Amino acid sequence: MLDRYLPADFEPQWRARWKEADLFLTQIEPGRPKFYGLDFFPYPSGAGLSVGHCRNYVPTDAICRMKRMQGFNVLHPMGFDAFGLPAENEAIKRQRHPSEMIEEYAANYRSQMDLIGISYDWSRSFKSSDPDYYKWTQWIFKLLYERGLAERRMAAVNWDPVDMTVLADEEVIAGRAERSGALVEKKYIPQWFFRITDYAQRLLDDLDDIDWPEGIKQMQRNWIGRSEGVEFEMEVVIDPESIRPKEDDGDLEIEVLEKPLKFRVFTTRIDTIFGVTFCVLAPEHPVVDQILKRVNSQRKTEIDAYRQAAREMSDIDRQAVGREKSGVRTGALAINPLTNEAVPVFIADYVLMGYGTGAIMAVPGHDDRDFEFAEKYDLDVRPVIAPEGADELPDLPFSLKEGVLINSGDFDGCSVADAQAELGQWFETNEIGERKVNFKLRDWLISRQRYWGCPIPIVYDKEGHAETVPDDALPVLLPDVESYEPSGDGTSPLAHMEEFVNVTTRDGNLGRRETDTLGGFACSSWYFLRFCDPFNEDKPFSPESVAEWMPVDCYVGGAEHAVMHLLYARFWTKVLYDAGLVSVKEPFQRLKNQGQVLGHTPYRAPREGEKLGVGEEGILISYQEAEVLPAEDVIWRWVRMSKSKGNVVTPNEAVEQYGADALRLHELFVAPFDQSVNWTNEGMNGTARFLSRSLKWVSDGRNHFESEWSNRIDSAPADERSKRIRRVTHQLIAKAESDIDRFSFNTYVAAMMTALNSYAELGFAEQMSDAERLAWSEALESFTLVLSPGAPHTADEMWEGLGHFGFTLEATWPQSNASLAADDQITVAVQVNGKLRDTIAMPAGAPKEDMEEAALASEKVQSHLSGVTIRKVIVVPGKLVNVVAS
RNA sequence: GCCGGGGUGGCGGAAUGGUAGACGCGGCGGUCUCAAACACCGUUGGCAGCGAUGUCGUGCGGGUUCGAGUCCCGCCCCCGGCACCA
Repeated sequence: MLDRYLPADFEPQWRARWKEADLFLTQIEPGRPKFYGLDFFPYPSGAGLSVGHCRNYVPTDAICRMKRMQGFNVLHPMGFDAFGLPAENEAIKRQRHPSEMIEEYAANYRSQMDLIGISYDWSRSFKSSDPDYYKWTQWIFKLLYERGLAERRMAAVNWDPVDMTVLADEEVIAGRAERSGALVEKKYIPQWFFRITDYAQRLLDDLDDIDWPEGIKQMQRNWIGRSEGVEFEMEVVIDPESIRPKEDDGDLEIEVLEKPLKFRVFTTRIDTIFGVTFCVLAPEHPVVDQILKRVNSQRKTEIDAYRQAAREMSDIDRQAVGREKSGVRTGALAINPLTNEAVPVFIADYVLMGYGTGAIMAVPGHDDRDFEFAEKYDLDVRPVIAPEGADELPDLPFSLKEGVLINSGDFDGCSVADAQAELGQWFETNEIGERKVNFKLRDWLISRQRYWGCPIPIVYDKEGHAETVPDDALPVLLPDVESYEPSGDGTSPLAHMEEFVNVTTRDGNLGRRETDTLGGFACSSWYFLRFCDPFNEDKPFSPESVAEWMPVDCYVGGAEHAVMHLLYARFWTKVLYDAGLVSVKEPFQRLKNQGQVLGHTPYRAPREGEKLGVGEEGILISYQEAEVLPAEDVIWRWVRMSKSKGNVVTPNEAVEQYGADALRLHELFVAPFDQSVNWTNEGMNGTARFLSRSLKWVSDGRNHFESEWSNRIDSAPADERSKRIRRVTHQLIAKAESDIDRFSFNTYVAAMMTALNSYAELGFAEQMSDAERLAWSEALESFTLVLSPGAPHTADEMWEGLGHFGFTLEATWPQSNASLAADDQITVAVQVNGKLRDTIAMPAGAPKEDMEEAALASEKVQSHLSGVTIRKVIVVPGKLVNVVAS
């Protein structure tokens, strides 16, 4: 065996042998516990993997490898999220067909993953663009449709003018398309939606039962945005000053004018209803159309102008931070149902049509936005809540969730909580309104006007009625065409392909296919289920296979999918659960987000005439340029690795220069798993050195190795050295096991380094007792096995060096024994008044009295006790003695 | 503004309320070498001291405790997310 870490000399051979042996095939043995370890479904980009991507693949691999050695049935699959915009855009850019391009990129990803020894079962792999897979995506679409959860309807949707398709709300960040960065436009076109809002409450509640990072859960809670309140009706009258003169009535029918006008408002603060001094409608609110008919021409002109301006404004302008409030008086008055007070009704764009009822009761005394508006239009501000027991009110506006009501008639002195309960009841009793829960979550817009996606299995008859494609006609194949660029007219390129569009309906008449495709997030919402049963030709998956593997025990990926993929996948799982197809309510029991890997990236200050883009802090330059420029002109920053930034380190380079195991261990060791990393290649020196020392140690020790050690070790009389060796070994096993389980991979690697240092310090004795030889045998074998999840190539090299056949992955994880791991000597810290003054070695388990006696006997302690009186002595068994004196 | 996560040596970081800085990188000194690289050995928080040792030290200010990086209160700063959601 090698006695130095020369990766090129042995790592490729081990990878070949693993492949030869089909080592990573999923094995199911009855009676064993299962472990499903999964990485996020990657889109295989043409740039290939960077060492940044390896930062989730390596830890997942390590934990899966350990679980397999511990006797679990392990499912550790990988596939590719091939459908969707990124793939299609890249294909257009390179003037290629997405299908063959993706094939090539996926193969490259796979070769890179293999290069660093990730133990994926590739036999189960698929791409979301494989007809065998998307057949079942369509099948699940139909299931949603049949359950009333997929529907096509007219809506104001987000149109991305660059990618020429609509986008889901989740894909729009602050008015811009998340991917293209374009300002989204509003379009009123019919689109397919999944009714995820039907599941809002369950998606919220079940977050409590899963082990996810608190931040991600919180983001989902915010996105779902539940709020409790009261929705009630307000009647509208027209202010006499603004009323439309009788003589103008002309063609208007009397009944129309006599029909009572009203609108509904939603509030979470019904307790502040006595503080309502005006109401605000969203400009798009339908009741405004009715008001328009009844007000005079001056009002009408103002309202029309404001509505027009609001319609033309983009979302990003309308929602710009710090924008001044604006609105116009409608001339209508709304009647406060509790006080019968008439307050003016405005339209203003700070009220959104899409949330609640699109109308609010404004309480400027206790709401910042309403206050700002009231200031501008000189409206009354009325405090109705006071802090309990305070003499003076804080400056208005203030928002208090605790306090008592004032200026509120019969409710004066009532607490906020009581008032909310009583008023909610009052509205319900009087049938003016009811308590209601509102969600910010909107339905999931899933149709896309693009070619490279899963076709929607729907056909329209000549009246335009939708029907699903029969199961035996699935999949609806995506036609293979030369030209697939987006049309840009709001239809998919498929709409222009007659042979695709023209079909017959179920009753044999002429029909028309749906030509939009499903957004990529639909395809990735169930792939983890297909991995359980990837070869099934009759079903998306069998209930038994899903019951065997689900839920995913450990799901690893970046935090950027916090509310998209992770919310959609939870939704689909719940629908499939309701349909009785899946045994779990939540797909991902434990979620972990890896930290980002940042590359050292050179920038320079902009020169005269150069402008920085939004959010840019300098002009990106190449490494070559950075070397030429004077050092003071170059600004180095740590920036997420990406091809466009030119700061990528590939695993291929790292393996070439340092070795696959050195890379793997460095990925684990460099920082806590969830923290971002400033990447430097030099860091791999440390892990490569450690691997060299490990190989050297095993190579030296194998002469003493006795393969039958485990049969004899407990009967051989232990001596001092054998006990010390075994203590190191058993402490290592326990530490490694718990560290890997709790995703503390950096301390797992550190523990192996510490153990190796201890072994090296002990050294192999020239004259070795039987007990020592057996202890070393245990140490050599256990160390090798513990190393295996992190550095499998090296571990297998050592394993063979020790005379074993086969692979460490197939060996049994060593069992740690707590009594062998326990120290027999302890170091007692001795403090005087909390300050460390001495340390004393004592036998483990020494009684408190002995510890106190030894502590007080210490010269160093005595020197700090002269002239003072001992007040108290605190003894922590096995740890410390603190002498309190004054 | 709101929500979440963080601030520990030159750097990455470790530490169930109990010896702060494990482990590694880098630095320094040495061995090997004609020399260098590699490797190996030693050393490495600041200040004072030849030294034993003393003293300061986990973002800042308070508090609880025999004892606080860790718990509580009030701030400051950094990162991520949301942002007129009534």
